[in-house]
Amino acid sequence: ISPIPHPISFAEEHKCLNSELWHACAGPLVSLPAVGSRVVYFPQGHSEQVAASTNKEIESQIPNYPNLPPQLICQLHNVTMHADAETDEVYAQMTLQPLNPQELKDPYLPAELGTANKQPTNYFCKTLTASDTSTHGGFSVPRRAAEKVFPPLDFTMQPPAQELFAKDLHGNEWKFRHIFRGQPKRHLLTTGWSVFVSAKRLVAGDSVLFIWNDNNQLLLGIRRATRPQTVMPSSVLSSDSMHIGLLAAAAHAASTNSRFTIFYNPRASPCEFVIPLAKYVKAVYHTRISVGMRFRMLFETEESSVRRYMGTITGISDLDAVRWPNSHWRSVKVGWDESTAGERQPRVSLWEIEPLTTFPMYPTPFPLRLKRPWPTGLPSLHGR
Amino acid sequence: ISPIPHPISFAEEHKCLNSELWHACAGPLVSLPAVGSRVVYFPQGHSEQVAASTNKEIESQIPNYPNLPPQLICQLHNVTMHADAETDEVYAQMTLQPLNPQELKDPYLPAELGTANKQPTNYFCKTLTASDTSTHGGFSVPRRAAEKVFPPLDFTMQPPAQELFAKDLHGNEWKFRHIFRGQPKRHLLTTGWSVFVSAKRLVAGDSVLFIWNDNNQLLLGIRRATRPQTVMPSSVLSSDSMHIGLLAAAAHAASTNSRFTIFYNPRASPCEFVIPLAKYVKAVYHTRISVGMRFRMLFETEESSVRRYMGTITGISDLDAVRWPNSHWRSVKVGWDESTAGERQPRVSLWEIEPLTTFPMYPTPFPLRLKRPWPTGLPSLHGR
DNA sequence: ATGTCGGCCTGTCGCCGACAA
DNA sequence: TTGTCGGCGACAGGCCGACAT
Repeated sequence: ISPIPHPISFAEEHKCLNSELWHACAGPLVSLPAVGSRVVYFPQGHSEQVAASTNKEIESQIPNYPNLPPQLICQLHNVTMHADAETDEVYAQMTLQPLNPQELKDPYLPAELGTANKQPTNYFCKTLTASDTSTHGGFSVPRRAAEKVFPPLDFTMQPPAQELFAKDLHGNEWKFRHIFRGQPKRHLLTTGWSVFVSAKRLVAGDSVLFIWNDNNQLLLGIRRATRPQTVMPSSVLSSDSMHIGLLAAAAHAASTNSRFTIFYNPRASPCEFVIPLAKYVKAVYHTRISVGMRFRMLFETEESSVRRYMGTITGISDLDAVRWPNSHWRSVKVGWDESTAGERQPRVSLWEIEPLTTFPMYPTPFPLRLKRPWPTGLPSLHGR
Repeated sequence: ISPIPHPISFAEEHKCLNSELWHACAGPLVSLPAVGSRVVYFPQGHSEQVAASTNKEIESQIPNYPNLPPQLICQLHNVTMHADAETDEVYAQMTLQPLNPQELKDPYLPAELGTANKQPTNYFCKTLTASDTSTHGGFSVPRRAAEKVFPPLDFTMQPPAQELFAKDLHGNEWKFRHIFRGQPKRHLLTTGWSVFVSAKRLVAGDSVLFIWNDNNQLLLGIRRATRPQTVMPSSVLSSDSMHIGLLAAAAHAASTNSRFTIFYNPRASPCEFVIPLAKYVKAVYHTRISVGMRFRMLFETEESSVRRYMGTITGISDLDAVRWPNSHWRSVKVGWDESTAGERQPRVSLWEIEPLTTFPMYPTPFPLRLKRPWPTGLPSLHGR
């Protein structure tokens, strides 16, 4: 009776999500630090995510937390991947524990640099057209994509066709009729497609992605187009209280060295605010930058791949000198080479960019292993 | 192309909701304190609402806020009524300002007792049947309801029919064909009804309510059945941080006597946690209760009206003696007369109940005006 | 008085190749 | 190679009174 049809099966609660699919939906630039490693947590960046999610600027009503430093070095105890039940939006839950001064002295392991997010190899991602989402027809599968990730059709049949079963992030299975027909011949998903489109409420501009994994399973994810004004205010807690909550939770955890929990929404947050400690140390203490220096930075393309944009450093200063002095968060002011630069942020963090030195870097066998632990005590900009 | 049809018109952002409709959707027992009046805010009750909304128990990880008393006497600066854009769930936003000791000495006005929530007179509320929500047909309008709240039909037509336009909480207008036909004759809503059902995602068990207001407008609201497990965890902020946020926001406001903002969800919260000061004072300081005493208490029926249930006081103690000592929040343990008592809470607050004295109360012209302001300083249970 | 059903009509869904970009 | 369209068949949506509760 419900207008939204039910998929074939339901995953049990708290089931671990498929990691490949989660990363594919999150995008090629998103990586999660390894469990057990040490990370740097930026309350300021977390605050930006909450502001983006609640669609509200940060008010000056927020009390100060003098004991909360702008960056908190933590042990990452737990990372779990999730997807919103309503929207399939991917997010991660992390349990962090601030380290005490004694623990800060421990040398860290090279593995803590974090493993790169390996995107699955056998997958494709297509942005839906008006025809794909209309009720008038099915889904047109790009030829190379179908040949690469779908099981081969039996071409002795006329027309060649098969049934595909694909699992989404929640473990629900969807059934599609895959047929190769038309003049000229093309791959199509027909029966079952419209049910999926209406259940997920997909519209033209959204993307779907199919993965053929090593277990010969077909996985199915969605990535919604970034629609303006898509977020709405929560009716649970005021955005002010949310801001206070994240700051107070971090401050309390920092003062007692106890664990706290945060959510990271890769596609809602402007930036990662939990980064591997080694990445931070390398960028802040082992990289020389100056105004006028050229750099490169990775961005995600519309087709879910990456490309580099180039720019010039135009300044180095605190983003919020009053509330977060000596933070390294987005401390680098930049200008972009291309005229479409309006969409790229004017401030970035050190660890996001790749400075171009006039002396070419020769690759070495162990380029990232540091000789000794970084200096104890809180890092500060004055150290440079 | 969207599976969800658009209603005829959209209300502009931030438009003031229709108060009658909001109260009708909220239910007969929900009343909002008057703007400008003084109220008592219970962080403990607010906490219960957040726990209910995030579907998570309160953890012991939450830090203590020693400067946050269990009840905060505040000036109510602003109240706005809202409805969730996705679910039409009604909620209210309140701006509160804790009063300083000087302000606490001011005598209060009798009007601060709060005005009773006057439910609209010309309205009806019907719980939807399987037939009402099925795609097979329309909506069967109870005869008395149609005759009372719908404009009269022209019975010279065969069959008598008209078009109805009704506005929902967001100001969107919905169009229905209202017809009187069948054997035996009955009132039906046909064309337009299924669009409404699917747009609002109504299922059997949910209720719709129609109001014919003084401006001869037809208003239309919904009240969803209380489905278990309907709330889902937010992916914005951890529930722990939300709890900390509400407490820290209240504590900060209390220490600086500054304004703060809260949301009250009448249908999600177990109980009102912002109540008129006069109501609180009357219940706590001018009502004698003891163990064994009989009392009555109002509850909402399934048909959106009220009835009284009776019970006996079985104990008086703090609900959480560690975290909230000397709070009056749900300090009364009760037993209910009827065997269906499993659905009614075993603890209530003083101001929710109506103790039955053996000496009948004679009504007086000014029964609620106090002779003098209540004692300064924080109230405590020891005063009784 | 009103919930559910069978009958029946009709509008939309959805599968097909044509055609063009 | 693939997005959109006209054609058209099938089926669910939806209006009707019958009938039972």
